[in-house]
Amino acid sequence: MDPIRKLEDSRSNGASEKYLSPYDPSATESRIYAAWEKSGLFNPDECVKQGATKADAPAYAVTLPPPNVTGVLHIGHAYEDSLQDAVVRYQRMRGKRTLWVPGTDSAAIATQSRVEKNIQKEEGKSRHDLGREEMVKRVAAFAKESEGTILSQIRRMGASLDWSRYAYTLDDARNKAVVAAFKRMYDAGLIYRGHRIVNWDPKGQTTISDDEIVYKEEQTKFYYFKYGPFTIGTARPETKFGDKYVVMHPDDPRYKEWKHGQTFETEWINGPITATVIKDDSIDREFGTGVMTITPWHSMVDFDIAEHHNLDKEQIIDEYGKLLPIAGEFAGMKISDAREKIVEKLRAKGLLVKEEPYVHNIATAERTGGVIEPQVKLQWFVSVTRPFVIEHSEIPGVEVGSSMTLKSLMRAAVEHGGVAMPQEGFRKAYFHWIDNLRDWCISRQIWFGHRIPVWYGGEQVHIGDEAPASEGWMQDPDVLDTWFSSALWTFSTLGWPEQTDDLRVFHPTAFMSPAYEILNLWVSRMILMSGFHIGQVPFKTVLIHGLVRDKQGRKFSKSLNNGIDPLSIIDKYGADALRMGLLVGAAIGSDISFDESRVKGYKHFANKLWNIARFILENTHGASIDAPLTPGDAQIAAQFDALAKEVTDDMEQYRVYLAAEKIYHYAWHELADKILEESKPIFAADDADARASRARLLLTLLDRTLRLLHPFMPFVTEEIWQSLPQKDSTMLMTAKWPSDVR
RNA sequence: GCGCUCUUAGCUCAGUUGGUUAGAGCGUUCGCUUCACACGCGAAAGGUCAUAGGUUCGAAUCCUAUAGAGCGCACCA
Repeated sequence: MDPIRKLEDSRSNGASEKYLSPYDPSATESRIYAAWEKSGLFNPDECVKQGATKADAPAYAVTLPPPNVTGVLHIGHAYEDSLQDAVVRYQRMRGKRTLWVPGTDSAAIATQSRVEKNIQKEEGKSRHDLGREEMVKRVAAFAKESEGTILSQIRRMGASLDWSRYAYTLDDARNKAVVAAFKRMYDAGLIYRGHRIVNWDPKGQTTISDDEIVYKEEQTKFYYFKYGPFTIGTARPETKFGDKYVVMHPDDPRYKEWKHGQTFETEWINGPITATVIKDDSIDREFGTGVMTITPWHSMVDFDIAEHHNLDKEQIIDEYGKLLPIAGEFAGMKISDAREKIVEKLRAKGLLVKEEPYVHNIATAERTGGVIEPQVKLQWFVSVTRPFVIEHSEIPGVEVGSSMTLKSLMRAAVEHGGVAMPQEGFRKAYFHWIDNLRDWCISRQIWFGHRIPVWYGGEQVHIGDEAPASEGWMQDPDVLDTWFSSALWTFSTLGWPEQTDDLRVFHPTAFMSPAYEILNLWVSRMILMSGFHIGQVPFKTVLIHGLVRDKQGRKFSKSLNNGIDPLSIIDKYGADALRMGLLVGAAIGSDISFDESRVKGYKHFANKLWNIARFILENTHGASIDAPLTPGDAQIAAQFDALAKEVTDDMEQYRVYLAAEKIYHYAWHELADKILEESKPIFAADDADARASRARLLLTLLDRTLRLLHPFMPFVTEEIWQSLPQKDSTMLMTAKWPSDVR
């Protein structure tokens, strides 16, 4: 049979009619996504049931880094979704039992403070006016609404997530996991309650962890005061009321006549005091005068010195940043107002030696912007240095029955390759962070989040989500740091603490690709929790990606008003184009500059593909896919196979950006520019064998190209796939990867 | 202060274990209503790969130094 029919013939064919107008993503994408979702094939169990995947195929799992329910999807999410979906779709086509778990994060402090702000603005009420129960209800309602928006946005990106396994960090199943994790760690002595110095945010009225701090440069003054026979330097005179210890380095020759523990009388801010000399080698002799007084209640460093020498600690500043009665006439003043007045008083007393301009960094709370005031507080902590015996381990370098600390566990998991971190720079940053790690303060004085599962009954303590049967038990009022539940994410989403099939099959997950901002905050804590609770790493490979920036290389931010809504880009160019624009040429780990003109280019590419399909379908109508290939055509087919192999290698190595670029380049500049062009004279000529061969070649190349391109541009490839005269899978999504076809 | 990363065409970036003449997209210029596609086709201009040394038969790639940019950690009273 002659494979070539005239255009008029194919126009009578319904399948070809749609190719007569340019590709229209907006008309296509929602329909295709609905068809995928309806097929159930995002769910690996369903893939097995429908015969698309073998029941004993290897598993491949990824968990979506859960977006916060505080707002809307931004371009950074769009990038993460594109990257993961490309990998997941590739693995699914390779025949793995592929699971991508969706979810969202309650983001406790961020969400609560946002709702608080709204309520304050609209109703003039504080959370205390509403009360705990009402406030939590309001925050949850906001979260619910926001969740709906975010989930529909993720769908529009084409993300092939198994929605039947959707999880929320604050749902009941995750709460069970949190309580179980807390109890296990408490029983192992790794969670404890104690008076410790913490980062107190007076604005947010809560503690925060070291990792939630942002340092900001501040211009201020550095003062030198006479303190008995010494001159001390300070940038914070307002904390100095209670200072009765003067500290210097034991080897400092300038002060060698003074002995540790020696006392002297001196005039100070509010009258005479008795001061004690302390020698401590944490003092930097070069800084200031090499002598300082300490305020253990309000400084991390001072607290450590005081603990070391067993010194008294006294609170000077309250939780709202106001001076306490110890400040005498200054009591009740805000520290910012009091500073100058205190200096004035010391100057009047002749104790001010000199002052000089000074630039230093002050700690502020990432979420609220409040200036951190260290305070000593009774809080819950995860100890990273207490030894425990690990009962179960599949992690290389971690022996069952050996004694470890959480620190050593986190280090070993990466050091011995349990978690591959191929980016050397990030690996170093990870180790550096671990080496400087302090105990993790996990209690937060807010209301939205997992409540600390601890009950107090007089002297007794009970751990659980419900009170014991007897009377008089009170639950701890605080909630857990949001990262506590996030850290369980890879296995809490799979049903832990139950020993589920999902947990057995899909954990450890295959890879995780977070932004480098949360390497410490999240990645390391997942390694901690997963290692301790189930003796596994949370993921085998972690690839840190960069930030998406604007064309000028700036971060997207509200103040610059340079934010880009992924949905408006999708409306304009289609999700396929956005995905390609984000993926191609964006080496994983470096920052990505977002350029709309590039996305536009890939919209054109989608249309190009559309026309490639049109040309091939029109010119090969009725062609036999068994026709023998001429030697020339066989060579072209072999070239494709070589490309497919390269792309496959790239995908195995997570070089998604290269894979996408190569197949793009092939489709446009080989298939369309060369192969299609040289086909025209062949189809016009008289040689029936050559025409048959060429028709078969083109059909095959179209088929294979669609497969190869599908992970990156799922919508347009699926839409064209549906027009193929012969196909071995109803959905391209579950068709075989080219290197696995025959 | 300690550490990490980057510097390639006008712009944004690729360039995998060192190996032909360093690539892409966008932009620019010129020419094309060629019946798959103007969301297109054909062509062109444009680079001492930050700088200076070194290793090597061979360096954008490895090493050292310098300059610039960005980031992380520690923050010191």
